[in-house]
This record gives sequence, C-alpha cells and structure tokens, in this order.
Amino acid sequence: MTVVSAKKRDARERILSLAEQSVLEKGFAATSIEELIAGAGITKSGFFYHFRDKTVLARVLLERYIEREGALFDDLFRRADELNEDPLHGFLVGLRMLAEMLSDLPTGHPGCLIASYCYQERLFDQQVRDLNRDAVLAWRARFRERLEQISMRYAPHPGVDLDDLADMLSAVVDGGIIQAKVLKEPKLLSRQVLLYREVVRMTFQPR
Amino acid sequence: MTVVSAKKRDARERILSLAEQSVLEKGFAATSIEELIAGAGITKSGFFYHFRDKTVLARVLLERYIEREGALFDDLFRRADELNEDPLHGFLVGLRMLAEMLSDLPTGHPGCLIASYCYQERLFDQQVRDLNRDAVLAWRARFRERLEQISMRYAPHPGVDLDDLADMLSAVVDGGIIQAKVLKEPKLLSRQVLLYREVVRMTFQPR
DNA sequence: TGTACATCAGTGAACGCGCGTTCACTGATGTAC
DNA sequence: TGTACATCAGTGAACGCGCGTTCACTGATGTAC
Repeated sequence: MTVVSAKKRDARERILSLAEQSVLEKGFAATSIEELIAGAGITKSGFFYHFRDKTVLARVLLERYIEREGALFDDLFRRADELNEDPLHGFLVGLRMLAEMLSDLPTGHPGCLIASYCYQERLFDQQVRDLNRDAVLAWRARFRERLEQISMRYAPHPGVDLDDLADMLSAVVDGGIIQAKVLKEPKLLSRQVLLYREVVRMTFQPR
Repeated sequence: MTVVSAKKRDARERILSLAEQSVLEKGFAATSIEELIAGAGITKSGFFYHFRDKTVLARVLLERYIEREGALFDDLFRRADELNEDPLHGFLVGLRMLAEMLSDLPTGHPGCLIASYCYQERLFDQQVRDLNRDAVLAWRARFRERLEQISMRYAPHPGVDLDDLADMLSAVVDGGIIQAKVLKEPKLLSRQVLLYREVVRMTFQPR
C-alpha cells in the first residue's frame, strides 16, 4: 500500500519498460541485465526470478509491445469509425487522429520494436521471429480490411493494389520513425502519415 | 598474383563485407571481432592493424555503405534520365528500374545500414550519428530536386508537399525492407516501390 | 484465533566464458643510393 | 646490381572486465484447518 511496497510489487514491469527503452536505443544484445536491475533497484537473482533467461525477456517484451500497439490502433480507428458511417471518411479521420497523436509525442516516437528485432533477427529464436511475422501480418490485415470496405463504395485508382496500399501504411510509419529519429525531426513522422492520408484520398478520388 | 596473395591483400575488404552482413543480421554489438577474423582468416592482431578499435570499424562500415548506395542510386537515375527528356517520365522510369533491380535480388534486400544504426544509435559516437544524419538528408535532397524539376512542368496535386514526397520514397524503401525481411517476402519491397511510383503518377496527373 | 505450511519476490556469492584491447615482435615486399 | 633501410600486413600471447547464469538460502505475505 505504501509507495515502497507498490514499487516492489511491479519490479517486473519496471524491468520491462526499462528494457524496451534500452533495446530501442542500443539493441537487444547491448541491453545488459546489469543495467536493467540497476534501474529497477533489484539484484541479479531478482531478475532471474521473473525471467528464466534473457530469451524469455526478449519474448515477453515483444508480446507486450505487439499487444499494446495493436490495442492502441484498434481503439483509435474504432473511435474514428464511430464518428463516421462512411468507411473512407472514417479511415481518413483515423489517419488524421493518428498523425495528431504522433505529433503530440514531445520527444518523438521512441521506435518500433518489430523493426528493431528485424535488424537483429539472428539473436532470436524461431518463436520470437514468428511472433514478429504474425504481428506484421496482423497490421496488413487490419488496414486491408478497411481498404476493402472503402473499395466497395469507391472505385480505387487502377494500378493500386489494396494489399500493397495496406502494407504502405506500416512501411511509411516504420520508415518515418527511422527518418524522424535520425534527423531528430519528430514532426516528420506525422507528416508522412498525413501524406499517406493524401495518397488514400487520391486513390479513391472519382476520376 | 596468386590466389593466396590476392586474398591476403584484401583482408580488410573481407572484414568489412563480413561485418556489414553480420551487423545487418545481429546488430553491431553482437558482431564480434572474433567472428570476423575467423571468417576473414586472420588473427585478432591483424584486425587491429586495419582498425584502431571497434568504433573505427563502425565508421568505415557506414561511410562505405553510404558511398556505395549513393553511387548506385545516382547511376540508376542518371541512366533513366538519359532515356527520357521529360523529368516525370525519367523519374518513373528510374523507379521502375529500381523496382526491377530490387526484385532481382534472389534472397531479398540484405537491409539498410542506416536503419540498423538508427536502432542502435547509443552505441555510436557523434561522428557516426552525424554521418547517418547527413546520409538521410542527402537522400531527401536527391529526390526533392527531381520532384522540383517535375513540378515545373506538371502541377502537383494540392496538399502534397514535395519534401514529404521525397522523404516518402526513403521511408517506403526502409519500411518495405523491414516488412520483406520479417515476412520473408522479397517481392514486397519492389511492390512498395511500384506503389510509390503510382503515387508519383497520381500526384502529377492533370486534374 | 492460532498454528503450519506454501507461495511470492526476492538476496548474496560464485562461476566460467568471451569480449575488446595491448604489446613486443616478424617475414615479405618496396625504395634509395 | 647489391646492400641498407622502411613500410606493410600481419602473428602470438596475455590482460582484465563484464556478461549471463546457477544455487542455496530468506523474510514477508497468503491460505487451510
């Protein structure tokens, strides 16, 4: 009940959040258990009480990330849909809300764990790689379904494949995160999302 | 002159190419000098003859990558321009050539070193981070210049900013590489480039 | 209500291994005169 | 053409440090009867 005992209760959660930040900034291999326990205020054995070994940390970290970000997106686009009955307008509103949410992050987006793991894939076992794969497929399915709804009312521009257009949103976000981080221009990411929004508008614009 | 002496002469080059591959698959921290010298067939001291320490390897690796990829793109789009006097058609042809080049890579694109370094930025010193930054800005300038040429003949779709459209190509490539790697769908990357090409067409299409 | 036992969330000390780095040295090739 | 010296591309052995992991143990809290 006291602050101390409340702190004690979620040492595991503190480790996870410290680990996520460190992995996004230095990579998984360079994220040492030593630094995590120093930050979380427990001993090394305490770490191994919560995670059998470092590979378990990698898996839990990714599962947590996928679930959190998935819920965030689903929630955001559900809210956008409630404001609109037209699927195109709903998607456009959702994209605008996404851009606003991203531009509200004061220090910019901290990074995508899927991208980070992708560039260190040989550090991870098959289970983690499959997790990553399924996450990317889930993003595709998410947006693909919306685009399909839209295409039932508005004819898409010929030559634009809906699967590709669905993938493009994830690609633009992942690529935008990288550019924004490297250039230290946080706004770049939300600008890319707004440009993607424009692409969607052009794609379904009557010709 | 013999195979052996020729091999001996470019141990440094062998280290660099082994290192690049390993960094793209495991990250910089997990790429050990030990594995590089085993692959290159020299001793550890041999490595330190060529690179004062590991940070020098990181810098040389990135410089080499930036120069190589820059030359590749410049060459590709110069060839495309020579076939076309219209800047829009030249760019569209260049993008098609890029997509073809990418789809010809049998095992898919090996990865972008800039993206890899970005997700491990705290491992590197300011010099390397600046190198990365300048590289991203160079990509933006490259494409931005082309888009400007095009916009002098064709009015861009309102609401499409040319800087953002320039960044979008890099973003789509970086994001496409990640998705292609994670899904093990090499074709995804060239499909994204072709979709970007379609976006350029839509942007400059007369309305 | 009291006691016995189980579970939770750790502690403390030790382990071996691999890592990046240093240092004195060396054989082959190139250059000056 | 022969000799002296310099440079190039390494070798071999040793270094200490930090890393992930193990193991026996522990105090606080929860549960059964």
